[in-house]
Amino acid sequence: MQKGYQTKSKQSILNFFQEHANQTATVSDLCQYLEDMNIPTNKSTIYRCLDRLLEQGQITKYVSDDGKKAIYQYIGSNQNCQHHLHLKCTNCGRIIHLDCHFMDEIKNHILESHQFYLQCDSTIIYGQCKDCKEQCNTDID
Amino acid sequence: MQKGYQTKSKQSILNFFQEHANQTATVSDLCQYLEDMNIPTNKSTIYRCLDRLLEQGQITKYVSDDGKKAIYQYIGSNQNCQHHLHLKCTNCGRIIHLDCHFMDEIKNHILESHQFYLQCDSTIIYGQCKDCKEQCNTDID
DNA sequence: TTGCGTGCAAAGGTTTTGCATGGCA
DNA sequence: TGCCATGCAAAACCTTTGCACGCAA
Repeated sequence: MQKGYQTKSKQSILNFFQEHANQTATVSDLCQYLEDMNIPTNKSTIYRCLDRLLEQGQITKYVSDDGKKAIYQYIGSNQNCQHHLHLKCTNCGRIIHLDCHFMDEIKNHILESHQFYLQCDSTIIYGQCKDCKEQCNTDID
Repeated sequence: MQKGYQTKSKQSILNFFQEHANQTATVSDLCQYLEDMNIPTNKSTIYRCLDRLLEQGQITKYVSDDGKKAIYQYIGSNQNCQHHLHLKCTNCGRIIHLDCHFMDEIKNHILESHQFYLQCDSTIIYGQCKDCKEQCNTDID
């Protein structure tokens, strides 16, 4: 059911996402990557490719920490991504899937105690992963 | 320890935030408000005022749902805001403070099961409040 | 051949910056 | 008076759009 044509840009962008499945990428990141791969690609094209991948549900779109850029993440076959939250390390950019029993508790608590329906896609939780936190601490020492 | 001078714009912006303590505002919202109050103010000025209030910790800055604008919310005396998460209704814009015992459970679970340090400021959780959800459902009927 | 994908340039929107002027303390 | 705050215009930045051309199927 792959819609549309198979093109170099699209394929390369998908490659990038699969190679960096637990990270997010900005349009600039992709632009750089494609250049490095000797497939220089116009930014408009990248935006349009991403829009298509987004429609097909192969990637998700968030907003960067500082709110200035869009950031994209691979979903691929992990269809459950719409049902759990994602943690993003503000230092290394790694994405951690909160794909565990605790999600139900969160949803229930928020619904029952705060009368609020959680919307997992479009929400991203920021913080620091253990590695970065420790590294950060040793930096200070 | 109020730094800087007391000016009309700054005072009016603070007024706005205090009157709308449970909502977020964009720069355009504030621009409109100031105009309505007969204190027409340049957007640059509003941006700079907000930066100052941000530094002083009187407001928080998030990013709108679509990632295109910055949204600001009053903190004021509620110093606890850095220690709990905030739910924002994507329909009415209302902010709900997740200021309850459950926050500890969330933090602990995320830390112990996912090795991740939650960072409450800079995170905003999207969804719909009960009122909007119900209204939305009756709209469909 | 058909029509989707691409590159280029221009436009749209928000936010930032430089500089001269205005106003608080 | 000394400095911070403001207004204005211009610039920076990300993103979108229009149009002609290229290319997959």
